[in-house]
Amino acid sequence: MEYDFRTNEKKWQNYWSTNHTFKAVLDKTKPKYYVLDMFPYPSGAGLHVGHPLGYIASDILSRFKRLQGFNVLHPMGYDAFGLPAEQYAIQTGQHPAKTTEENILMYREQLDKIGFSFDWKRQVKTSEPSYYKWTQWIFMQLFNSYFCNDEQKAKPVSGLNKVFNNEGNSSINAAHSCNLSFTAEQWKGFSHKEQQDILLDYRLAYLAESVVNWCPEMGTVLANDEVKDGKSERGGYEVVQKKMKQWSLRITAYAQRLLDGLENLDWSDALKDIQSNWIGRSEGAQIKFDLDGHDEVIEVFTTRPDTIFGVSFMVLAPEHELVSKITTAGQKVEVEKYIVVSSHRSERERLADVKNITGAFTGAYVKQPFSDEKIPVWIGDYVLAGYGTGAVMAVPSGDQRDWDFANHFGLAIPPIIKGQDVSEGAEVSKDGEIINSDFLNGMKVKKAIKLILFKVKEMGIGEHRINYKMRDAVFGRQRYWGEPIPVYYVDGVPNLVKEEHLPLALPKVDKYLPTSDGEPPLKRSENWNYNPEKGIVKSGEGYELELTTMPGWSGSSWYYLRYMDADNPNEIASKEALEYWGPVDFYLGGAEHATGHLLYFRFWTKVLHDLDFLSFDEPAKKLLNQGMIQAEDGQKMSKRYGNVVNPDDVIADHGADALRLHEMFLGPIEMHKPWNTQGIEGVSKFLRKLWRLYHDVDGDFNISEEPATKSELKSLHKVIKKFAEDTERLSFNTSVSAFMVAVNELGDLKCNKREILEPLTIVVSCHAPHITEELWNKLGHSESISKAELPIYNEAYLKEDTKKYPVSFNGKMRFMLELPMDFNKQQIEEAVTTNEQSERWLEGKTPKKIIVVPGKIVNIVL
RNA sequence: GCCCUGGUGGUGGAAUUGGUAGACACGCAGGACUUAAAAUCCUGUGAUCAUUGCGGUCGUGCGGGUUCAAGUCCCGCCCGGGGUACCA
Repeated sequence: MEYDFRTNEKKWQNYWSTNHTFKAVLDKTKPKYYVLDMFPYPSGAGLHVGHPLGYIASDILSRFKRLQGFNVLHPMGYDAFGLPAEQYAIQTGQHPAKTTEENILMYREQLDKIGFSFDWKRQVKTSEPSYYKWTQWIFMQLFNSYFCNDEQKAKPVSGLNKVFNNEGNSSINAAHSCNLSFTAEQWKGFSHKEQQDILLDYRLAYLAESVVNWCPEMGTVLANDEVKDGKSERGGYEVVQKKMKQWSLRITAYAQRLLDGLENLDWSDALKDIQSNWIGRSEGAQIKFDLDGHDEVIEVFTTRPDTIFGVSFMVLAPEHELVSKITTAGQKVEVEKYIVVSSHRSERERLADVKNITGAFTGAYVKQPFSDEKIPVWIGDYVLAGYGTGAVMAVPSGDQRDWDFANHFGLAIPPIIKGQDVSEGAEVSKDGEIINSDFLNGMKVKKAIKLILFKVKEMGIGEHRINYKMRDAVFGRQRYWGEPIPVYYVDGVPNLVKEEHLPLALPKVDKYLPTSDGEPPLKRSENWNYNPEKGIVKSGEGYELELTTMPGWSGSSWYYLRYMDADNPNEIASKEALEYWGPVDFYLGGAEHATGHLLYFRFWTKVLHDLDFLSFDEPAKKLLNQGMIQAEDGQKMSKRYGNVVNPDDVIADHGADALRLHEMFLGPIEMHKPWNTQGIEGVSKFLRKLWRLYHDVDGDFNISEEPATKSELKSLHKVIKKFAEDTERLSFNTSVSAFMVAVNELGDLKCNKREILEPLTIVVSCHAPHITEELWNKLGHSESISKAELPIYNEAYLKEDTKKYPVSFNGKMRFMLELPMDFNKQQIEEAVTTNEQSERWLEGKTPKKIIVVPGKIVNIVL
């Protein structure tokens, strides 16, 4: 009987499911291992062969860890809130929950066919009220916390209130967006609303007027990571800058910790680089320049304070608050005209138009603090209002953008680096020697920066400063299909909904569109007011509830915690479960989430850690990015190009084990690689050959109890060793060739011995679980092969008595010579030089040198 | 521009620490079995020169270098993929 994958795979999938074979149970006597996949958004298109690639790899690792005796947590769920379901709802009027549920069922069916060892009892769906209750609860923790810069951690806002009462806000060093400073007396004098507005500016979840990415097509705001090249990442719609009052999360407070934390993570350098570039730390100085004829000062941020003697003008962002104040009457028309023009340029135009240098002179001057020289103040949109102080000290000889600006407007370019040619461009390297700079003359950059920092501090005009490119994350979406934000308003002051009223469930609406006056869809609900005693009440009968919903990345920022204790009605997960299972030992998913999900995921973990809910402060110790599978034509696999390969079809033709093996065999997991339809024949053939080892020519199961020979044991232990090593270093493709080599060798040896085949079955079972369950069962085992123990390789079986040495002359391999393994250098050298094959290559010469690496090579230098 | 990645036969890839480049597959060619096909098995398969056989030369994107020895290390380029971009 040939191997019949169709009935066999179904048989074992049913067995696993009815016996709950992969159910994970908290068991403190066993070491745990948590393998997590990035959960999918269940789209209507279903899975193509690219999607399971990562799931197969993580499944192999999970099974491997089980065989090693770990208690493995390997869950799966759905990132179920999202825009496509909502767009579909707008078009068809169907509730997004309905289409989402349909898609989930389709996904589940596809996933089940591949033979994954998920513990489905722990499944989460982010759009379920029982799940998003806790997403809302985490939002409340964020709302109730502020970030203390001194301790570098989140703390309860209630503590802030006390400090304000006692000493105002001057002594507190916290992350905030409050531009007031006040004394205790003033604080006590503020109204309730004023106090609440100030506290809001300190909260980690805060409401603030800010410039946001507004997408008119989608009718919602987007976070920075959701915008690519001035267009929305999803849909590619135009995005414009707009000032709006929005919920935001103060992730910037965690910038330094998010950066520092990378160091101890076993993530790829590529990914860590993407995150650290996105965080964008830069170290420098903030320096004040006195304005000529005004009380105000212009503050600039610079990473090169040592170039301060090269400053020949200042540039403010057009939106800078001092612009209107300092512009002289004579320049007023020009400046105002420029501001209007630049404000009408969209982000996109600005990006596309980098070469075009624009700006205007304000007519004002500042004083260079050391030379008292008068320096003209310009405005220009190459200076961004949102970064640093929104103003720069322009050093055209040291910064190319400043140089371009100076060159364009005919401003002075004083040289400050020895030997530089200012007519050519700026000298940006940090190697030069400083000139024309008073007390800094003759110094190198590093030393000069130290000295100038000391000087400006001494003079009270500047200080050391660190800036980050990363911005706070806009958290509200003018959309329906997301978690409601658990906030209601009393006289414009946001209040948290009572915890007992969670989950704050999405209300019914008649349409999923904004209202006619542009309010979000939740405004349409007839039941969207709040009464602190009763909970949700009819619209018009209570306080206004928040109308925006949370962004798509909310549910995914903490889902890994819920898997640890998925049904807990009282907590996000029990302390015990969090303590035992956390953090994730191995996380697998696409690199496209580097600046979105993976940052928020780390951020929420750190907050929950600070608030003592978690003992760890990084969610995933080790992370692997799987590559993309391209279509056979090298393009992206997409419905649009009609080149999608559906795993269901592959499984119908070749079986799930073949699919799994083939996807791994395509190449290293982290690489992009094209799908290859023909190649699957190779792994199918392998599975048939494997089957045949256990069966005689008539197809009857036939196993010998005879002891194994040396060469059989060698084949077996080679593959045991290779599989374990390969899997530890996540090289899933090379294991497959090792399996093939073993099966080919054992086939040649006509080996059907239990002593060999039993361990071999276990070794292959992680990659090909169905066929091996069947063989395992035929070998007489009543338990699943996943409960077996990983065979340990024995060095003794791999030891050779002889070694075939490659013998090289001048580095070129000329012939092989078999010598006893225990020959020492001397003996090897003698054997090689006296060997008759050497004569031809020696040509009578005496070797200059003979290199012998025992067990490896011989090289003779002539 | 800057920061990451990658570049090896016709194809996917292997070579883990500098030590026989091309494992394992696909494809292709030839053969066995068969009335035929499928399945299975065997042989060959980097290029090139030579050929009766032995064999020689070249070869890991390009150009240099280090080394007894380089796909692997160093320097300078080219090309593909990703990230980021007036971030001071």
